[in-house]
Amino acid sequence: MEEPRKRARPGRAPAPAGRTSRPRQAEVARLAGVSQATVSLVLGARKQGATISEETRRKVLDAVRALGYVPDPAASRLAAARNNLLGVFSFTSTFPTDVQHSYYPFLVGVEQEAAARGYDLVLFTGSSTGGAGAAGPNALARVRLADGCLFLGRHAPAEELRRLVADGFPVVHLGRRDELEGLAWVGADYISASQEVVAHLAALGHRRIVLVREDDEAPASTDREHGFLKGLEEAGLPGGPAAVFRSADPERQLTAERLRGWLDEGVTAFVAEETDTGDAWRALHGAAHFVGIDCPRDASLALLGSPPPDLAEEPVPTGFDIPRPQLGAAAVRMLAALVSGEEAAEPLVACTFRPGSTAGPAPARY
Amino acid sequence: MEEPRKRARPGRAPAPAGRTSRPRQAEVARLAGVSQATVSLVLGARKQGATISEETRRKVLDAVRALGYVPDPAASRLAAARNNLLGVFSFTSTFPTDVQHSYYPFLVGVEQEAAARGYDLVLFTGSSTGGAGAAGPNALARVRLADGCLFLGRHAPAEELRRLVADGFPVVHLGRRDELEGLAWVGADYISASQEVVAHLAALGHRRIVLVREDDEAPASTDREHGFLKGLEEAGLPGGPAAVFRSADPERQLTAERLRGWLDEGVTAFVAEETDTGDAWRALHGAAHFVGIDCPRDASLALLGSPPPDLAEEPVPTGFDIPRPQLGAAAVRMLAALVSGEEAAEPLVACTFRPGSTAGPAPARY
DNA sequence: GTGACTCACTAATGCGCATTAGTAATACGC
DNA sequence: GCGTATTACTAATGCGCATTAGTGAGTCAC
Repeated sequence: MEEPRKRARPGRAPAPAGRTSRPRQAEVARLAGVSQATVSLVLGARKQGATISEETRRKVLDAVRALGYVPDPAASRLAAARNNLLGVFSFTSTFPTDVQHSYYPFLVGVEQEAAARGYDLVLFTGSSTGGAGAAGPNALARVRLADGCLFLGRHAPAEELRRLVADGFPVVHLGRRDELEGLAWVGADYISASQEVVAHLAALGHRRIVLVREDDEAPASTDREHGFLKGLEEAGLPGGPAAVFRSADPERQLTAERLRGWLDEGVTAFVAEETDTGDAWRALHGAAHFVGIDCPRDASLALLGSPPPDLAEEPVPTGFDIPRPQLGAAAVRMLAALVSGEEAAEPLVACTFRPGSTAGPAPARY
Repeated sequence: MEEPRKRARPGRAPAPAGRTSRPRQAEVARLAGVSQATVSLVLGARKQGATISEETRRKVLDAVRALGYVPDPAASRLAAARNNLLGVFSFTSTFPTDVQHSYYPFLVGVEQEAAARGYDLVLFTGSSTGGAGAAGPNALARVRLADGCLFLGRHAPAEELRRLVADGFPVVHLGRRDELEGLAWVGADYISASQEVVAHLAALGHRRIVLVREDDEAPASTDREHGFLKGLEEAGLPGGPAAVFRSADPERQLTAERLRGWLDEGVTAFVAEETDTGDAWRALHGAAHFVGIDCPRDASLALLGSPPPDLAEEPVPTGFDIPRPQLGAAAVRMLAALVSGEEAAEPLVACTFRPGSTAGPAPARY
């Protein structure tokens, strides 16, 4: 009969010498004369479960102080099956050289809210730079290392996102994204905000209002139009296709003649949507200036969003501001809710009305 | 004889139902028809040790892709390996509302370099916001989750940093920090840059140059003075205490009279250090303007750094720029070196000379 | 005084991974 | 044909902590 060979102990190599290892819970336990589990219980401070006598607690805490014990976060997280990490993934560099186009305003809110909830953030880099985790079909695989992940920008590939969602991985998209079944998102409430701007104009006596928008189908655009029309309807003003102008290259441009035509037809207020480029507002603003309109005496202008940086110095446009930090915070709240399995939070964030100085009472009818 | 009671299995509760947990190496192994150890070996890609057949490797990698496996950073870290995560810790909010004071320019470089090297970044939040990882004596414990950590800002508490360093945890401080034995740091080479500015002025024929600085002992200040004096010496110009003016509230201010006095003594060029507030440059600039100096005809000015934002529109000051993104990148390089145990990288980053328009040939002697 | 209960604590276990001794299978040398 | 390498893998182990079933001592009720 063969005797089983004695096996040596495989596994960990001894800790590299020279490196002072920090004290473990076991050492604390030894010094305090209790078990490691007791140390964990004392430090964990769980609301329910085992009770610890005051004396034992003090002995343990004394030992902790005496040894300068610091918990190993890797071990805690491994044992607790969470790591308190929220991912942030963007397909352009998170910190672009051109600050103008960055996600900075969002990140302000993301950081604050994450901190308030005790999460740290993992920034997944190399999405654009071709670094380690460059493109490839599994570019998004890495995000699973966090408890959940926030996606910035509209370029997140649907297929991969769907995959994450299907696996039950908590994902939140910053910006509305309806086409992807089950994808959580947070976005600004453009509908209500646009409606409010129209209501403001209506209250100032304007009876004919035109929306100038670009010719795309982004949710951000259609929402604004939706809210605009809703605002007209609620004020009892004429809506319909005539109230909306979709500029399209090159035939349908917002020219000075067109603007004059509207004025002749009795239009007294114009609303432009905000776009990446700010072109709608720029065109409207430019045409009004060209025609010689004294704004807001002759006619009122409003902008559904913020002006492009180069027009920021002009008189502040009446309209609304997109609360980007709050959006970031709301995204984190939703993600945190998903991670902890709570009910999903509110996806819509209200925009704040900006009085501005480009809207005034409607000119007297003659 | 008492039979030992059969113990139930304590330990982990079963994973919460409903939520599909991420795949583990064990699942990958099952799908690939190999052992968990083999999966680890394939993924670990350690240079030495076991060899893996090409076929097995492919099977494993296929399974990894199929399941979307991603290693758990806490587990890798606990098992004494790396997790490809670099920490970034700042004691003020990383994304402050006031963009002016942010670390943004550094982060640009940090992100790029980290991406290029295949690291993701963990932003440790809550240092200022009083969130989960708020102050307390162990605010820094969390950073141990990452392979190493970058510290921004001068407020990192020495005691805790010392502790991390003593434990052999890779730490890099952005900004010179000599007082802490063994702390790695990267910083701008103010000495060489300041010296270069003086050399430039000397080459323009200036023979008497005065440095205006504030009265503190920050390394950034003393380095500039050091470089300034070195530059004078190298050009064979008079140095000594007379060449340096330390403004101090409220007695010693840079007044117009004082400036006139220097001019009368034959000083033709003035150099200010950059400070947080930009006060040195503002005072120098203001006094020169008040006295009616036509710069650079009557006298030359130079700034050891960048002007404060409110003076950015003025004629560009001759001086140097602090390459913040490069500093961030250098910090990451150093941290990566520490993490992988390589030789430490270069701690000093060169500043770039900025010709500007406030320095010209010395006025003719009369 | 015996069961039921509470209290305070400990033993045992596993989280997911990296590591290494061991092993089976095949190739090689002479 | 038998020892020795080499190759390709697996079993076993532990990292430091959180968790929970279990244990023993004490308290209480009837």
